[in-house]
Amino acid sequence: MAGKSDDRSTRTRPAVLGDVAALAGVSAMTVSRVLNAPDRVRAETRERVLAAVRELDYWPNSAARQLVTGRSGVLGVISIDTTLYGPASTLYCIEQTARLSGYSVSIASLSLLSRRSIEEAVHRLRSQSVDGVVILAPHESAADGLRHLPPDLPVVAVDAGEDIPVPVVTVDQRAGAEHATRHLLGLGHETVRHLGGPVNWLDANYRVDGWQGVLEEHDRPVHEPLRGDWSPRSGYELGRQLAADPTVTAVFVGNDQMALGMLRALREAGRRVPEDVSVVGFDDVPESAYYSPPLTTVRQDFGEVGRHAFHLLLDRMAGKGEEARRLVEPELVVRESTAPPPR
Amino acid sequence: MAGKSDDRSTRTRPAVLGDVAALAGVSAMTVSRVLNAPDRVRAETRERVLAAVRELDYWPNSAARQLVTGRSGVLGVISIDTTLYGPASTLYCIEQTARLSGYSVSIASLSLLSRRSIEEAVHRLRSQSVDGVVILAPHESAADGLRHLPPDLPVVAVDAGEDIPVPVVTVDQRAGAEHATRHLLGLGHETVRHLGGPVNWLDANYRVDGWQGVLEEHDRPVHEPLRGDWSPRSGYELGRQLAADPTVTAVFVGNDQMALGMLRALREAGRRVPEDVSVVGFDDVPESAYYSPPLTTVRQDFGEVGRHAFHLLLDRMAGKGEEARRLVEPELVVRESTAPPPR
DNA sequence: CCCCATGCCGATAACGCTAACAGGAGGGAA
DNA sequence: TTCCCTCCTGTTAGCGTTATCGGCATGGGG
Repeated sequence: MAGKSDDRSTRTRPAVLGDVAALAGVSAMTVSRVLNAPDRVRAETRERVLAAVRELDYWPNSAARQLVTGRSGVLGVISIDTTLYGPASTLYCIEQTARLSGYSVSIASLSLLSRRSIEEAVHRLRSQSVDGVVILAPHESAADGLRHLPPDLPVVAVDAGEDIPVPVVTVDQRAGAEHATRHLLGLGHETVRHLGGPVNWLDANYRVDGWQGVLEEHDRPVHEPLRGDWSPRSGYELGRQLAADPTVTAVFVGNDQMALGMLRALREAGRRVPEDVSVVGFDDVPESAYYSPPLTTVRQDFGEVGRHAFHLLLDRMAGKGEEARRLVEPELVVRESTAPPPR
Repeated sequence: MAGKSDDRSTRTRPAVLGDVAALAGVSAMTVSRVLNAPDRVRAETRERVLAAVRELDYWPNSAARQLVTGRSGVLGVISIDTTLYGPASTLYCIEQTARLSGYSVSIASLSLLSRRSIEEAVHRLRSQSVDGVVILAPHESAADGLRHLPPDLPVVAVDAGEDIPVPVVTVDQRAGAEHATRHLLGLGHETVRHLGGPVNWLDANYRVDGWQGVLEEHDRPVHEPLRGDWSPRSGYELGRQLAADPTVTAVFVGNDQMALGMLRALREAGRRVPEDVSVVGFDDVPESAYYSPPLTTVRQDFGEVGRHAFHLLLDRMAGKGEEARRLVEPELVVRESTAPPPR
């Protein structure tokens, strides 16, 4: 165990706390303090320890630390399909924010959100001793799972419904739909059609509510909304139905991808956008500014959602979180796919 | 510590191995064996233990297990910007595949790939005792980091360059570019222009090579490729340059998003696609079939890449991996954005 | 009858770290 | 001087699990 002959070039086993202590000529406890509460150690000693840490390329073993502290510094994120733009962006932001606060994140992607699948994912993460979990739960079907979580696990939900016993952060979908619908009515359209997302998605339903509410408030006819599956394909197929109806002059589409399909259906039917039909999307994906024409849409700030979720979780882990519902305001981005109706 | 009065409804502290042992009337070691090597325990005893496990809702503490075994059942994935379609899809597939084999995955998203940032991420993951790491390393600048990894950590790289001391799995970018270019030449175009990705992206450079190779092979003029940043915006801006040049009849674009911007630039310049100019993209994002017109593009099977990466890593962790370079074949998807040149 | 192999299980000692307390040195107030 | 308080560091005892070894049956062959 003597100094130079024992450094990282000759030793195969990674250095442990004791090695650092020996090299620095202090006790293990002092090394631990240097790492966890530096001010409680005299500056001179601290420097010596840090030098030894560098010399040996020492990295603390988190399993050991976790075993004794009960904390792991790992957060779990449960989500469906992180291939979609929204969840992917939220996840990305949670990870970035968490890292700045010293947390890592472990993911569990599900193919469906049911009580069973959520419980299973929670157990998987929990057996890794995560300190807390964010659940991206945009489906109706997640509610049941969210109501039966282990009571001692800090959890925050994103895009979940109401009457959930955990804090929720979500974009105000209803307000977004209202902005879109008001914008179209404000341009002079008699009424607005809606091509919504799947019925089991909460976001989709809130958007339907917002849209319908504005129409009723203005005494405009409310046509049964069409329901797609978020894919451009469904936007195209359902778009063909709307395109064939000459009374349609304005459509509010549940997301940008379906709006893309819709634009194509309208073009194929010989209806110009925005001269004949106005289209508004939702999300503001990076591509939407380059659709033909550039899409008027409702921007969701997923980054903000991720940051809020993380901070709520932090509060929750500190025990001081209330079961708030935090709404992030969406913003209407007006581009070239909307105009007054043809006369 | 007496049976029924100590079950999960009255106890707050989660059950540990010892609780299960006490309830089942066996030693801790026997419980451990039931969990890790069931055949080494008599069936009758095993059943009694399992009943106790269920009764107490016992979940093993992974930190303790990990501390003694040195294995964690967690894999790390290092990546830049998991918001992009490619990395997001690959990550998703790795996670799905890993889960089926009992592994969890922990992520580390970087904002740039440098030797320093990679080392830092590796250490972060490693201090969580991950059993292995997949690095999504599509940048030139990652090579330096990949050459200086800790020798005892199993690593597999995705989309990395050559001369890397770890196994690499990647789509054959060069072949993809060749398919695209040959397709355009085959339609009768005199030559093909290229709008590529950023110069520090390996994929982008391999695509340039493939494109250039085919042109040279056919003795066609090779114009200096333009370089965008993958965004629709850059596709649009550089597209305007190409659109203004009447000699341009065919363009191979480095990804679908830039191709989208390009399509818009061409439309604005009054050049029809595919009658006046043919465009081929790369990636086959779900939207590309609904662009105007639907985009001919090169499909990359990210799922396949993810699965291969995981299995190579598994081999690597078992110590039997060679430093292979595994190529996944891309596929040309012909849609409506390509046609013979105008006469 | 003994001997050894085999199957099953338990006792003990780690793994690497930190919580909790203990103790010595130094300084200021009584 | 004495006492106490503060600042710094060390000692001890775990955290919950598994590796390792050893022991007690049982059984079959010599």
